[in-house]
Amino acid sequence: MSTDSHASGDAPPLGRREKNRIEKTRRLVEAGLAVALEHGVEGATIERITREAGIAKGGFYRYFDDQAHLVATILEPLVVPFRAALDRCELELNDATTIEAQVVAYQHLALSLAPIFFEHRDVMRLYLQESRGPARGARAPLRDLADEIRERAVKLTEVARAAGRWRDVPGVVSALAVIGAVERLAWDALNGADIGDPLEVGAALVGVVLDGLRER
Amino acid sequence: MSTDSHASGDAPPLGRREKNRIEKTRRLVEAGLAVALEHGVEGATIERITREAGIAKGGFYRYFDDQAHLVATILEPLVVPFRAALDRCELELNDATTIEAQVVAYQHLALSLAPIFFEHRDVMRLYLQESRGPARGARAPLRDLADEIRERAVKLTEVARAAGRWRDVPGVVSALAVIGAVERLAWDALNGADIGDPLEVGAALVGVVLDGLRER
Amino acid sequence: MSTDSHASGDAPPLGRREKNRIEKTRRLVEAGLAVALEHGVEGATIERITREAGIAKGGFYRYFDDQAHLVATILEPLVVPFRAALDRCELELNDATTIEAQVVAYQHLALSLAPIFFEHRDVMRLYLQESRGPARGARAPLRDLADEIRERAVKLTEVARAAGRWRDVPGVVSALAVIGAVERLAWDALNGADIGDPLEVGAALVGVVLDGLRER
Amino acid sequence: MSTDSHASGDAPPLGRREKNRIEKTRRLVEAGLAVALEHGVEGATIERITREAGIAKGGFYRYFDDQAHLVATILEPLVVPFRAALDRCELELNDATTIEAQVVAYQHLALSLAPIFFEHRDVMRLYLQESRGPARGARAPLRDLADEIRERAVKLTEVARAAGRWRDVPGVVSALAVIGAVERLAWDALNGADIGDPLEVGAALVGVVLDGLRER
DNA sequence: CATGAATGAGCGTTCATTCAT
DNA sequence: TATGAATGAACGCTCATTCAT
Repeated sequence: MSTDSHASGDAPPLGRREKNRIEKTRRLVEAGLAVALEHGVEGATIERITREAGIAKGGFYRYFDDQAHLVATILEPLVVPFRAALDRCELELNDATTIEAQVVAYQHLALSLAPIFFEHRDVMRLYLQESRGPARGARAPLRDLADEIRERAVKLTEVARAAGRWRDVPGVVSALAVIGAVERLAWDALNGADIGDPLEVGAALVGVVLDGLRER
Repeated sequence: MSTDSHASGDAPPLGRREKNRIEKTRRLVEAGLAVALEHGVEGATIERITREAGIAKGGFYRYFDDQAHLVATILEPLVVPFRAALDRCELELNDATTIEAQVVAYQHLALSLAPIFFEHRDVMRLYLQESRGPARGARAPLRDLADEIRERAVKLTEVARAAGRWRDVPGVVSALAVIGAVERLAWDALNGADIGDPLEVGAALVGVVLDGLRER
Repeated sequence: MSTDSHASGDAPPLGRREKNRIEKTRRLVEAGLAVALEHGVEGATIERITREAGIAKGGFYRYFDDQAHLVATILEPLVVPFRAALDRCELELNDATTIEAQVVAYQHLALSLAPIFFEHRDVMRLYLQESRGPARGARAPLRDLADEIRERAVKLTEVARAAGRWRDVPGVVSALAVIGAVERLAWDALNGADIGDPLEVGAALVGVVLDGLRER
Repeated sequence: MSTDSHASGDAPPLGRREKNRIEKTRRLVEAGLAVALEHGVEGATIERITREAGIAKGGFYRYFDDQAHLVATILEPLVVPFRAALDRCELELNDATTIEAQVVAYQHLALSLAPIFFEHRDVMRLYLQESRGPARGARAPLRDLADEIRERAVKLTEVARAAGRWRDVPGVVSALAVIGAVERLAWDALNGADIGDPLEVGAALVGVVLDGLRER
């Protein structure tokens, strides 16, 4: 029917080798995620990961320099969209002149983050599971992500506080409280707790927090 | 020949042996806490712990069956007062007939927990650091504590919701959100973040949360 | 279809294939030499060698059965001229009837060896670097060369002793001493020591040795 | 008959533990030497060494930090007496006012080194075998020793040259030539070559070298 | 009882060699 | 024919646990 190479369209014609490489990488990432969820990042040994992926032990190093690189790759689907969502929210908050506009910005943020959460539940779970462990070895990229989120969130609340009429709560405090609350709910939801429809929970939470924080 | 201790009151007179045992246990607990904070529970090897404690490696097993028992012992100063504080709060909430009385009960809870927090900062830090790691091996007792706290807190909010006029937010949700917020603030505070006077932060938080949750 | 090379003289016309083969072999030999000098023969992995040569890892085995064959090939430019020079010297010594004629024969030997040394400094350096390591694996051909040189040199001194009036020093002893001295000087010179003009050093050495060995 | 502890005399009463430790260390040193001679320092793996020593693999690290430390320990019986002998020779040369006195100093040096050589033949052999390999990892201490010897010997000849009437040969050159000659003879002798009575060889060599180097 | 040496499985990582592509 | 991915046995090193001293 069609030749196998020189596929039509502008996609580069992936050789079998290249396709294989991508496929194996994917398998290692998946296996790494599964094993790290079950045994923790420290317990995710090369041997377990490669066994789970159906690859010889030594083969791991053709795809990743070491475990830290694997973890960084596992996290990738979270990092980029997170940054993008936070960027967008920051811009929107900068433009917001009323408290209502700020609330909308936060709602948009929640709506941007939700799909990431749903599409990468296991990555999210790994992140939540490990984000407080010592930042050594393979966990380092994870802690880096956690630090970045923290800083961005604090900055966000400070932008909001500068422009709106909020209770006199320091930016760090409200940012950390919100992150803590959201992450904990996510954590329990991902571990099987029945917290109801996540979207409704999110909406409720936004309401509670904003009402709580609003100046009175 | 001669009693070694004063043995006043009804405490049994501790023999030299027994005192030695207690002292060594204490040293191992302290060392275990320090090492686990630095290297994580998984990285807290028997060798490091015993070296830090100034005790022979093999001696560890005379005092603890394994690392899990050590961790359980490290957590003890948290477990008992936590339970007591939650018990008291539960009783108080059961007796509360008005929302104001409920608020007072929560404030009492906060006031009970604060000193535990301040007196056992490192234990608290270890708890927060490890409480989401896989419940395998030495981390099991830690996860048990986390689960207990979670369940008690959920129960508490349900008691409150049954009696007061709160927003229509499920008990799990508000409980988890509050735990998450509080733990995150504590975590950052313990790791050197400047979040201001912890007591004021606590008070502000209570205000925000209760206002946010109150029916409108 | 068409001859690819000039094919002048009686050399067979090299096909593109054959030329390619020779060129790649040369590249592997050069790379092997460089890598073995830096990391030692034992540390000269196939991967490093092929990377340095710009050839695929697996390709190595199309040109050499194993590392020992590569090392043997690296040494080749030394082996043949060495044998020739020693042959010539042996013949000359056999014909020499006076001590002076013997001295001349040795001077000729030195003059034959010098250019080999200068033209293949790196091979020489590798030889000196590895010639005492255990004769296992890749080092075997190197040790074979060392043994051959030793035996030929001993034979040479015995020829000389039979015909001339030298001190009563066994042939092995003077042969080994001279080889040892020369090799050590060469080794240090090749490793950057400033021992002066090598040719003058050689001449001085010959003078010293012959004077020292001459009967008195 | 006699009490086991508090041995008489002023030797510290070695406990069984301590004696055991010394004995095991000795066994590892011996095994390390044997294995390194057979397989080279790079081929002297922990597994082979411990198997040879009859010790579990992991036990190695109770006695040595790593292979380099083991090699350094193996070399120790050479290092200290070598330094002492060179020190003595240097002093003696400094005091020598005639060439004859210098010759005597060199003879004393030879006589100091000879017993070291005979008492530690295998260590000597290892030194000669490995002293030109790349100075990486476990071989580093060996190369350090070689460098030290070289420098001391050069210094020695320069002292001699400054005071005596010798041929106009640079100090480095004669020093290296002598080291090279001696080491090569030792090397072959240790590897089974029949070079005659080593002491006579040494004496002959000294004669040859000194006559050869003497000004004429 | 206390000590710390011994064990051996397991860790992350490297490598020569083979072989599908 | 050339490529580089795959394999699995080794490597140096660490560790919980046991046990002779």
